[in-house]
Amino acid sequence: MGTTQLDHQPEPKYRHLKTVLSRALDTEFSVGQALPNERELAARFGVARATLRQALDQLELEGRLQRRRGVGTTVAPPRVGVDVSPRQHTWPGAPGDTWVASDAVRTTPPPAVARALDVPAEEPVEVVHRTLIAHGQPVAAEQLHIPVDVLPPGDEPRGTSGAERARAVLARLGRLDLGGQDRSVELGSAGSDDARRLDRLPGSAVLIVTTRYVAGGRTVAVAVATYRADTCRLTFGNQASGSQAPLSLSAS
Amino acid sequence: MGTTQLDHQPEPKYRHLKTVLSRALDTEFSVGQALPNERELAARFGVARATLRQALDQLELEGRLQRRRGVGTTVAPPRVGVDVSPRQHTWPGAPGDTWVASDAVRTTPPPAVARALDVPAEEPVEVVHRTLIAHGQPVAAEQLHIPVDVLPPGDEPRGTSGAERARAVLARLGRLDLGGQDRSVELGSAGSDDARRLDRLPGSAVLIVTTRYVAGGRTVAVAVATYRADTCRLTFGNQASGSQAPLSLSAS
DNA sequence: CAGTGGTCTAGACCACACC
DNA sequence: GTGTGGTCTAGACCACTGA
Repeated sequence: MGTTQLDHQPEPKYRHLKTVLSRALDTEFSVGQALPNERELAARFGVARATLRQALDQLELEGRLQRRRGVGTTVAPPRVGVDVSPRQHTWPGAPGDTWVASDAVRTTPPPAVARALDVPAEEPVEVVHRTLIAHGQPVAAEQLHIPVDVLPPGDEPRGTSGAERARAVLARLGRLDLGGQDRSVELGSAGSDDARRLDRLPGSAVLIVTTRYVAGGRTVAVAVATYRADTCRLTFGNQASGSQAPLSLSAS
Repeated sequence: MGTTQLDHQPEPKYRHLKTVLSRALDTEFSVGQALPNERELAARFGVARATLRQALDQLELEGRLQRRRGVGTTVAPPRVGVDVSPRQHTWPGAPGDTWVASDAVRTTPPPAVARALDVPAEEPVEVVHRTLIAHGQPVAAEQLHIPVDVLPPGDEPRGTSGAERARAVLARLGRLDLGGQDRSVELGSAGSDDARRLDRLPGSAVLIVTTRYVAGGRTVAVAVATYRADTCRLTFGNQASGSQAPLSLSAS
């Protein structure tokens, strides 16, 4: 029977639509190609636009489609692999780090971050904003929270914000002795801030990567990074013992 | 000014609704408590049910709500942290592994898996099905693909499928010398198979963890695991060099 | 059975990108 | 402007759960 279908439960229209569209994307479309508009597609399949959109929503969530208001729907390229492994455990901003720091401000952390840092909610922290660009597109936005009292002193630029100040804060953080770090990944939806930075609508799906940096037995920094779930695949580099290293930079 | 709102763009109703509901969940509801039904909520907020559902959809995606057809909507407990780190790099099925193997069948792999395994599409593979249970709920379903020609010989139970056979396949795999492994995480939506195993509707959001196992310089197995995105937080254990180990089992 | 969330319709208007 | 996707409505019926 091959792909048996003894589940005689009526499959919802949008699910069947999704299957049909998915197959069409594989066989009749190429990356970057535009689809007919939603009204046209809905008419062609004989469904209401809302039903068609339910199918498109899922295909977009799976990274198969890219929709832009005022423009149209196109076939999305394969997801970009983004390395998120704690390779040679370094601080953010260390050489080789491809994130771009854009700002640093002193403020009080959100409760969840204060809890992760194990500091009182009123304790001021430095928040460094960074962005990760891949293939010319922003793929992730990060806020790095550091309690002010753990930061070693260092050169302080004038002003209370700005990219220059952000780099100065990272430089000070880098003077600490990094003991370890751990990460977690979960699904979320972009807040309006992150949405703007990621060039997406608020509420779009993101992968939230929370990193805890430990030094001297204490959590000294917490990074909350939101990755575009539609365009990103998070990769965790080879934890191998004796396998070949695929990269050329190795002589540390 | 506090939380400044100089973006005088009209916020969509569903987004405002989401904010209001989110605050209500924090202050007026406790975990497990049931919300009023959707028609009631929509009426109370003076919106169409579809608009309310747009807000509920996002809250569910964020793991704040749990909806069950025929039952109702309840406040979800915090997400379960699930360890996904390659700690002491072991094979699946090794001691300490909490997955439950339910079946193993010999078949031809889907194209994407064949590519990852670097074998021809017709090459038969053993597919071991496993499930991960946490707090009494299934949180992940996995298919582990192993080309038949890399499997060392071993005791073969009668029959062509079943849990017993799955364990036998894992035992044979465990005889290989594990060289390394790498992982990637991306967002997907549950197919009907996974949906059934995870006790969710097809199309619900899942985190797809793909693990490549390497032995003798060759990819010998590929695991594709789908985790319930609503209930799970994937954690990657401490990659520290010299920090305290929080677990008691260490003498290998 | 009654009550819940899930699917679906046929419209309407809005915000945005591009010409 | 025109054309796109995004939001919204007020219904309807279906599938499922549990009493």
